[in-house]
Parts: sequence; structure tokens; C-alpha cells
Amino acid sequence: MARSATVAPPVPPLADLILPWFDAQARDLPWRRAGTTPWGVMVSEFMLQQTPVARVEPVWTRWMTDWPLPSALAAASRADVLRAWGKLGYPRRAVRLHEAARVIATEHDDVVPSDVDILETLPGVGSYTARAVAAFAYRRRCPVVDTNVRRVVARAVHGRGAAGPARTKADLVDVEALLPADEPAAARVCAGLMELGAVICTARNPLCGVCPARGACAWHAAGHPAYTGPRRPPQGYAGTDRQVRGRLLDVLRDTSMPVEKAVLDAVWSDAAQRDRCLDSLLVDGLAEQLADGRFRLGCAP
DNA sequence: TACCCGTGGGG
DNA sequence: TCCCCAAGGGT
Repeated sequence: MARSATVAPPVPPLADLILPWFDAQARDLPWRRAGTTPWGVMVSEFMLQQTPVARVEPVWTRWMTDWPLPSALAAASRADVLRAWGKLGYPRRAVRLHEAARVIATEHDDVVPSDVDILETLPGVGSYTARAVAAFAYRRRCPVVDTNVRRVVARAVHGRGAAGPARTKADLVDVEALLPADEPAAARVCAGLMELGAVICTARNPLCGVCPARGACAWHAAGHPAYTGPRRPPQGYAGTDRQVRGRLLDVLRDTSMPVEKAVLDAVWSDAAQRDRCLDSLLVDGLAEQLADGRFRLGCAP
């Protein structure tokens, strides 16, 4: 039986390395500041879905000034919401946030729910956003899994270079295992895992040399083996319906007066694709057609 | 599950 | 230039 004087050096759990680093180094993002309401957190999470922090900051700040409560946003027109959303991309997120605000105002007394299952019933709120609101707005002990966390866990816990295909349930279990019992501390660990993935443990050129977690990182210990798993096919953009919809919407956002179809026809030469995209914008409620045939930004309730 | 949905910056 | 990526959700 081993009884040497040297006790096996306790490898500090990931959380113990990440917490002090996060407390000292976390970026000063506006929605992290004291006094941010759960509504403010929720708005930031919607905007941050697939959109970089730098582009969200100014829009979020203005948004919270104009619509500090869900009921305030609910009272705005969809067109005003879409214009305020500006060029954050994926404008259907703005419509869903608008709809979620109405549900919160009318069915939850203007208070953002704190329960994950209730949050997930809101339009545009999926597993990630529901958990992010519960953890960051209400300090709940609730595993939060986004693309950053998946990458950090893949590396630090499993020694793989990248996360690979989604393994939703397993990711939740993995993160849950990293969380301390204390609720607010657990919420900070979730934020810290995301922060680490965003600024240190990045997809390309991770900064392992200054990583606070490298002492507990399986990938680092293994010598940074390259990722060998399946890669998702490139998405592409040029020539897609997404690009055409973006151009059409760009016209409608920038005009206060309804426009003739000829104005929209000018943004894309392929008539069939252009008409298909315009129709899809109508279906999505992002655009609407007046009785006189002209078009404008969607104004639905 | 795979694909669709915007936009712009960096390597 | 081109490709990859960025706090996902809906279908």
C-alpha cells in the first residue's frame, strides 16, 4: 500500500481553474453589468445567436433604451422592431423576440420566466437560450451548452481537438458534471466556460500558452492531437436564397414608404429566384404587400 | 438528422 | 480571393 509522504497532487477541477480567471478577466460586456434585468439578458441571448459580440453591443444598448420591458417591445410594430434589429442577420430572430415579448407581457406579468421548461415554450427560445437565461439572469445551477462550451468540453474533458457532430444529451451531462453545487458559482462556471471558448480556447489558433485551464486539459496533456472526425459541409452564401432575401429586406428596411415591385426587382437578376424569395419573406411576415401592389416591411402585430 | 435562415470580419 | 466562423432555432 502506497504511503509515501507525497499525496497525489490534486488535479484541480476545471471549475476551480476557470472561476478565478473568469472573475478577474471576463470581458466587460454591457449585458453582464450589474443592474441588467433578465429581459436584458434574454435580449442579448437572442441577438448573440450566430452573431458576434462586437456587432451586437450597439444594437443591444439602443434596444434596451427603447424597450426596457417586454411590454414595451410588445407594443412596438414589427416594422420598427425589424429596423432596430438592423443588419444583425437572421431577422426572423427579431420577429420571434417580438412574439416572445408579447407572450411574456400578457401571460407572465411582464416577467421573464426563470424555469427552463417554461422558457423553452417561448418563440425563438431553444435549449441553449433557455438555459442561458436561467443561469445568467437568475443564477440557477443549469448546464449551458453552446458552441464554445462544446469545444471546451471536447478538448479539456475528452482530449479531442474539436466538438464534432452534436451530442446534445451527452454534452448536458458532461457540463453538469463540471458544475459546483453552489448555484451562483455554477452559473459563473457556465459563463466562464463560454468565455474561455470565446477568447482562449478558440476554434482556430487556441491560446493554450495563456490558458488558465491547461493544467486540467486532456487535449493539452495529449499534445494537441488534430481533430480527425467528420467535418460539416461548408455552408455557402453567394447566390443562395439567403443572400437574395437579405438584399430584398435591405431595401425594405431603408425605405419608410412602400416600394414598387420594380425597385425590388432591381436587386437580383434571376426573376424566378427573386420572386420565390419575396414570397418567402411574405410568408415569414418579414415583408407585406399592400392592396395597391406595393411592398413594405412586415407590420403584423 | 440535415438543411435552411443573414451578415460581416479575419486568416 | 475564398473559406471559416460567430452566445442557435425551427422544421
